Amino acid sequence: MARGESSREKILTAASELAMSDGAAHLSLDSVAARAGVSKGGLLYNFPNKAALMRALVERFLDEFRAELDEKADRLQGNDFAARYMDQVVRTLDEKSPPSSGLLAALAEDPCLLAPVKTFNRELLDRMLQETPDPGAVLTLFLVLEGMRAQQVFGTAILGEEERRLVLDKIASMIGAA
Amino acid sequence: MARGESSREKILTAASELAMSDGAAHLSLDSVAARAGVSKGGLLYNFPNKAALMRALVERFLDEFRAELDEKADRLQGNDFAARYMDQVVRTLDEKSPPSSGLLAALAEDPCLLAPVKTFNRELLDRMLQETPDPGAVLTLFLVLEGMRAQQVFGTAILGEEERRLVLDKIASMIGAA
DNA sequence: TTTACTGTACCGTCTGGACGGTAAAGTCAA
DNA sequence: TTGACTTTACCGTCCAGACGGTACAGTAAA
Repeated sequence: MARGESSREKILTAASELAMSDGAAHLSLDSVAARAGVSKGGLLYNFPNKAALMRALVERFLDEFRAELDEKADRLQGNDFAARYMDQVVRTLDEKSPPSSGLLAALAEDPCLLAPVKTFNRELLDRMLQETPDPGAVLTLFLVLEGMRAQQVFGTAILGEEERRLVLDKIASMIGAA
Repeated sequence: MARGESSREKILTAASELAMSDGAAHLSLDSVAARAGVSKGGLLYNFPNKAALMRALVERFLDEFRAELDEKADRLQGNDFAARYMDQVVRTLDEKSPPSSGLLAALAEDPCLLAPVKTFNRELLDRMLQETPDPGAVLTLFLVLEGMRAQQVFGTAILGEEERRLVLDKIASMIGAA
């Protein structure tokens, strides 16, 4: 059971990493299984077909994001939602192999698979917009973070450490000083 | 000759569109050729192999972007570079089949293919940073636009017309009132 | 006995790419 | 201006290999 959970996770992580390094177009079940240290039969035991794997990649991304956002809500009650969201996205950016890159594989396989991400983002944005007196600041915050995530997923990140801090400070003060 | 140019363009456009609709992982030379109204042999005459096609996709994106940016420079001399850049990106967002989606195909084929985009973006950003007294504003502008483009390429665009205008006005005033 | 796999063998389809052909346009000496 | 030749811009076919997926026998732990 514990092994089963771990196997699923290893497969999902392997798929994300391979999509990132070799290109999503070359993501084959064989290569994922090999990378995950699992046989192809084992992979297909956990995910009956490739589409299921891709769907799981998107779900894991969303689930993890949601879970960590909720967890943050318990710890820091004073913070508003936008600040928590920002904190969360920035944290995922620093990870070596972010679950976000799984989205890339899913997108390449079938663009429709990102529909859940779209609705999730819209709900998130609406929630932030309800709380704020400055919608422009929230929209800016949202798009800046999307831009950062995109640059990471595309492998075209160009901002230096101090530049990133500068932007983040700027938008933090924008939503802080409403 | 004039037909030859057009054939190349048709193929490039077909590839971008297919990457967008069917997923970059399913982009085959056959499907691109069919969509472009060209035989597979004809495709391979214009692009000796798949990698060359993908490289051309990236180059076209960069070339078009550069050309239209330069052209803008001639028409509106008073404008500063950041404003022109913003104008340019926003314009490409409205097109039905944006060349940006070719980047998606290239990324899926081989992440390294986006390296030219990375250096191009860095040069662009540096140029904007040199001109401005407010680096934070320029960085915000840059990332917001990257976020918008990413949402379009990912097919997860969620902003309404008035929301988009709100953000753009906000960042325009940020770089305007330096 | 069930669960969670591994390993192997295999099938049909798709894919990149090589290759040979060809029709039309252009070049150029006689 | 005509015939010989070259170049350009493709077309259509073929093939080896990769791919997704199936089937199934075996195994080790709980």
